[in-house]
Amino acid sequence: MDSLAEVQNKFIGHWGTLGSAWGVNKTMTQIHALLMTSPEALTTDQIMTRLSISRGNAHSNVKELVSWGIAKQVIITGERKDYYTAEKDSWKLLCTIARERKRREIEPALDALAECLQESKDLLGEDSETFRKQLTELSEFLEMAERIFGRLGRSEKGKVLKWMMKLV
Amino acid sequence: MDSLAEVQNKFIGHWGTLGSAWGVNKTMTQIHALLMTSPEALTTDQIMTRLSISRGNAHSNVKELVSWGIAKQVIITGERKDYYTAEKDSWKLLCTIARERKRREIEPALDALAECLQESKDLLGEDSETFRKQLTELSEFLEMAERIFGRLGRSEKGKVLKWMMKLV
DNA sequence: CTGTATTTTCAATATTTACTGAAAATAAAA
DNA sequence: TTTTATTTTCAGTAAATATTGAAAATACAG
Repeated sequence: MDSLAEVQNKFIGHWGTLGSAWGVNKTMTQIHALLMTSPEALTTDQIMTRLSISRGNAHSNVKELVSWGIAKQVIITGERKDYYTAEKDSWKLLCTIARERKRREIEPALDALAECLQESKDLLGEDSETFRKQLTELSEFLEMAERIFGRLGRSEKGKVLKWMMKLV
Repeated sequence: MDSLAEVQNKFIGHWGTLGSAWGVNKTMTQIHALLMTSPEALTTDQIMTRLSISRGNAHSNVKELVSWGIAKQVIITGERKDYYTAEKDSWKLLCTIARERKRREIEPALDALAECLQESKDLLGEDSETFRKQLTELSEFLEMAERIFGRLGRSEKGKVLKWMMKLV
């Protein structure tokens, strides 16, 4: 039988792998996994020790998690050190990620597509036609994604599950 | 005014950036962008030239696209070289990606969670309790994702748009 | 079969990305 | 203020990932 720390390490490793596949820094995902499965908020020192990483690494990835809204600082009266926790509700996590991905990726992509469409609008020939048609189609697709992510990002805690249920 | 090739390069660059953010090799996404916006199928040599990349790089990334089901080889009678195209319908692309991500990432993640849950099932204490509770919650969440991705992956061409419309 | 075109592989290399650790900056206590 | 704890920064380094290019393998034509 394994100890909790061992199983938790295993989980942290798997969560890190999943994160990498979706373009997220592995350490960031691992810290998230650790915070998410810990009953109490943790300090940078605890995170460093637990994951065997440097202070700088722990620091910057915690800050990155906070900038995504996935982790937050917790004030503990009487304590000098900063404590951090992560949201434990997966549906809230989904909303947070949707909100950030929309802002950081979908919106800029749509702007870029619009720019390309604008610049290609007077070009002649079959190739240009194909190009414009494809970009238009893609824009419509991304606009729908933008709307869905937008709605997800604004969703109330309890509503998301019900909303997603529609799909199954 | 820019030439088509210039605007297309711009688009290819942007699409590559978007891919990177989602954990996909940049060249792979760029080849996809090129194929998607070209009216005709292209050879490896054309891809190499157009993107200024080596044969090995073009080759492996084209194969990777094919393994994801995002690009496919086209037989052109009388031609020795292999030609490749990409699906132009974004909704079909979405289905394909959903199918592959489910298979490659969600399912293994669920297996991993189940394993961690199994190994932690007899551990005592508040920490273990929190850990199990969190993993159970996450599993339920991922199971829902699995179902949604599964359904998406099996969707018919015309149905996806309508289905997604429910969400907006 | 022989020669040529094409694809595939992969060791070497380059590039990108992540991480460390120590110094500087900041904040709080004495 | 001075001292001590804590956070933040960042140049240097390490690790991971992507890319090249040439050789080997394969496929095809004559």
